[in-house]
Amino acid sequence: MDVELAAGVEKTDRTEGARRAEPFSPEALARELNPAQVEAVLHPPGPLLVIAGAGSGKTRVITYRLARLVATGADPRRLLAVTFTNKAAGELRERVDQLLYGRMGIGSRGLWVGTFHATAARILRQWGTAVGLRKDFVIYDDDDQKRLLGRVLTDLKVPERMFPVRQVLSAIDRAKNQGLSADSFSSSDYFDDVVGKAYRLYEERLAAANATDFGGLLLTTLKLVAGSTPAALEIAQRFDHVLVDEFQDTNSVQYRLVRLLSRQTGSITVVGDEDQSIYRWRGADIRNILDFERDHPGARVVKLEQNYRSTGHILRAANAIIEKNSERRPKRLFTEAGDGDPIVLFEGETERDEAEFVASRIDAALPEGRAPRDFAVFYRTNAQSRVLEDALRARDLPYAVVGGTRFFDRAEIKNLLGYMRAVANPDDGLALQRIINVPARGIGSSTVDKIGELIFERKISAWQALELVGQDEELLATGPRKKVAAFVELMRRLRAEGATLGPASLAEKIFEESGYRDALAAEATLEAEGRTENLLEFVAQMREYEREAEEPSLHGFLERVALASDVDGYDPEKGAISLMTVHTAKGLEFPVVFLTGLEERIFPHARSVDDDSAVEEERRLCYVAVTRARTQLHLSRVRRRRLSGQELPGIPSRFLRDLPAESVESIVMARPAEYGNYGSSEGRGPWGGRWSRDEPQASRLPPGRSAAPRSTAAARTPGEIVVEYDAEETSSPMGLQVGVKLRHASFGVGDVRGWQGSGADLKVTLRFPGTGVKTILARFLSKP
DNA sequence: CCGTGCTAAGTTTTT
DNA sequence: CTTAGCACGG
Repeated sequence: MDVELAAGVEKTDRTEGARRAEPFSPEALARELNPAQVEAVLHPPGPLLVIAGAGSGKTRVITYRLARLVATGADPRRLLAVTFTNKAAGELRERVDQLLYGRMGIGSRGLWVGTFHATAARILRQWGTAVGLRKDFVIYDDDDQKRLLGRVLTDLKVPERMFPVRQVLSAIDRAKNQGLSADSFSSSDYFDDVVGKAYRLYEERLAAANATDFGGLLLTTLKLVAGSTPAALEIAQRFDHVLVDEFQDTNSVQYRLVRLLSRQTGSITVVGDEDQSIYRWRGADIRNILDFERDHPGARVVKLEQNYRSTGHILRAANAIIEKNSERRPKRLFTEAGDGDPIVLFEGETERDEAEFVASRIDAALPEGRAPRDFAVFYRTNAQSRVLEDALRARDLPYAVVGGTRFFDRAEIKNLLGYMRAVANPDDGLALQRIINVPARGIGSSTVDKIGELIFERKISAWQALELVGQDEELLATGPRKKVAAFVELMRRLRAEGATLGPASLAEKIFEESGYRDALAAEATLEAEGRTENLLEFVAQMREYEREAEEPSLHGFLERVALASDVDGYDPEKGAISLMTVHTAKGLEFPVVFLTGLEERIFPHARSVDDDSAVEEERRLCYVAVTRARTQLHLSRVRRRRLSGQELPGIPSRFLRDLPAESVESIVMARPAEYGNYGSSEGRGPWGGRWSRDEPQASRLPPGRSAAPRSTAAARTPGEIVVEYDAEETSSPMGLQVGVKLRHASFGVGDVRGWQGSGADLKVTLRFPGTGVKTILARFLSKP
């Protein structure tokens, strides 16, 4: 057997290679891996396709393969591994390191591990000048993209009605994912004609802003590597081995990129599972898997079909669901584990019941040795998380929503980031526009518009325009001109003083000198306090970054923020129940999983039900969700669901029909006897938990309060309380409807136990379900 | 120019 | 139901 030596021949001689590879010899590997896994690990450099079913030890194979390559002499700095998320990249790096240190006493320093986008960014920072990109370019996220394109469409005088930003942007993105640059974009109809024009101007503006977007990172890198510049040749020879995880979710540009990066040695390993392809809408192309075999004649294909994660019932359900797809090659996972617990299917009346079911189940399992981190609750769309949060919160169960509206998306964070971006890159027009009047400094929209026109007409950068306007007396009235000049001065000062500072210190300086801190302090509202807290938290994150990054820098931090994925925020150490969309759950596993909302038009989603191949993707999504569970899987559906205001009838999802009956145990909630009569209906559900529905009930006003018009302002900060008045009730001395809303929970009036104080501030005593009575400082957002 | 209040609009999944 | 965008009055 010479196979295990092959990887080492390049850098080491035979005996040296054999000695060092000892811990990774076929015999040693056979003790830890199954035969298919061993084959994948030992395959000599050269094209290798690993079809890895869910839970089949894929990560193990990748880790061992990388470690073994290094152990047999490969230079870790010449090894590239591409993962789907930053989190996966970090874990992979760590495991390879552990494996190597533990067995060989050597490390894997310099190993290139990252997402496609992070890898592309890294390549462009180093070699991007060859394609006209400056080293200090910034990355625009989708929000920036939208705003920039909106501006472009306005300048092109394109009617918004016929060409919504959203649609034009997705057309541009689609083109980019397929490798079409603005120049090569050809139009076949009127819509494409407009898209093409917009695309070109959009790219022009991006370049002027010294920025690129997600698709641009990949496309520009491809262009760079495919070229014949010295840089292109250098990069093409840069890596001896390339490995791609989640290959089924790569798009055309990504595939072409890895082909080019690996063409020198031909050592390319791709790992994927067509049944887990869930990003077709983002340009992913399952055909890449088929093309791989075509493009690499003689490629070895290894199938991993033994599942080590889930129990028999769960795996049978997963197989039953995925087998209905026609666009797939046959594959069947098996396990040697026992049947385990049957799958629990809950059928309830409303989404509240569903949430209550989830919460009560978890609550009941905790005393029996389960920790909160063992549980995950999945849903198809982010909007479904709210009720679930309410139910968990009501029971004081620790939970964390992974992804969704991100911390970085909050206005105050974006403002601070806007400053930092403008400091890092003076040409970032969007960033400048965002912060030019934050805090309010008297530069209104008309001034901003004038500057915008100037940029357009004279084809100058945003910063040049600002400088110009601040000096030239012709362009603006004295008042605004002085204000702009002061802003220009502020930015100059920040840039000069911030040049040597780390991100955290720079952020603090910005917070201070921009007047943002003072402005928030002056507001003196709970909301402003919350914003300040968020900003301080953000600065703390920067400090954390400075501690752990290899070479912390402002650009590095901004890049990390731009390329952060939703799941990167998942930290099992938090010890919380995890809530996330099914997409975010990909790649994770949990002992106990709840998959909610199994109704037609929810899962599968309404946007997919009319299209067979879209339904197949939903089915794969369902398969992904089900295969996340290790020992317990709960599925749930309800008979009516309120979604964005209106109530929809809940029809059982088609996926439920595919479940093997013998693996499922149903819990069906009886229809309440008094259908539609809420009020104080409270009782015991069939699963033993408490369930209740409370609609606001009539109650008396605190003494001394008079009637007021109805107000429904929403609370914006935790701890803030909104008290609602209902004008219709004012004539009745029996009282006003009073409901209390916290940020995440509503309280019926029955829960309001007392009041203290008068005026805008008062203390309200509330009964929290399950946790007793608490007194909270309340504030009327609208004046009584 | 700023803040408030209203209306209208949208609502899958995300690097 | 929520949010974003807009018109109006200060």
